[in-house]
Amino acid sequence: MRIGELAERTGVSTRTLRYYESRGLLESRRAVNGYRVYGDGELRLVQQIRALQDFGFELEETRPFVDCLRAGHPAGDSCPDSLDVYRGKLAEIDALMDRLRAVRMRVEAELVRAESRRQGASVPRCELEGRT
Amino acid sequence: MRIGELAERTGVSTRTLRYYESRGLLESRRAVNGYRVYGDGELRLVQQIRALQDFGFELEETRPFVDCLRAGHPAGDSCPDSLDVYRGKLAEIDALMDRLRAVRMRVEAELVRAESRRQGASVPRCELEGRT
DNA sequence: CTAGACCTTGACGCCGACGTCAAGGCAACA
DNA sequence: TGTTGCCTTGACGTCGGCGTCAAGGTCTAG
Repeated sequence: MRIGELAERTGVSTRTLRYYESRGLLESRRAVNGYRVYGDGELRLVQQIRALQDFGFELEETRPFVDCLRAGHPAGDSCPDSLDVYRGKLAEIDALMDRLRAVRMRVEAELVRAESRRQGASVPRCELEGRT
Repeated sequence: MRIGELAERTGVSTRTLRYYESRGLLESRRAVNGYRVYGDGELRLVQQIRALQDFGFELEETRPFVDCLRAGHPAGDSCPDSLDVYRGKLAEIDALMDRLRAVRMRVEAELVRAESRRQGASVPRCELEGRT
């Protein structure tokens, strides 16, 4: 199939596919006229990339999965490097959620404080130091 | 005080202060030689901006707080517009955390699945469809 | 008088993941 | 044969929040 069909079947733009190729994530054979030609392997490869991107993975983080698939493994996460990326992402998510929880608490405390100042008379003297 | 002192006292670069000014967040009087001159009002203003940025607010989101302070209110969050930004940020954080939780679960499920495939023999037939 | 520290504006660079446009080649159909 | 639709490469634009450099003006201490 050519680039237009691959784009349509994967839901990405042709520009995106060329971009993946420029990053070394996607390879293409060429027809005699210079057109890119793809097979089903590339289709699955792009689907793998998109699935990970939907999870918030950066393109570079999908590379081990891509390499794994291209090495002939049945799934992109059949290789140790891919699993390391999974683990790193879990740690990253945990750190981000911790930070978000902390920020959320402080913002909410500020909101409550400011609201009470507008309605009620004086600011309550108690400290709003909640712990998760 | 001049820009270098304000930068040092707020912990930001002079470039950053000039950038704030270009965005209309910061104003400056000028000395006869053209140098920017700031007072304590601007100091508090920059501190307000940085405090919000540390919470992950974009510069544009700090504008209501800045306007509020410049209007003479005692705090940046003494005005309704600022409280709206607080509320919007809380909603944004909640949505992001919901999304992160979902992604986290799916990534962890993939990890467990892939790990068990590598160690144990066959993939368990059960579906890992956890609900929050 | 000069070195050095401070200040000015202007402009380009960076990151990530592409969007969009330009200028042209190739293929198929009326 | 001409039009339409696909394809090619190349290059600039986008967004946010600045970093960094260039080329110059200003002020102060020695």
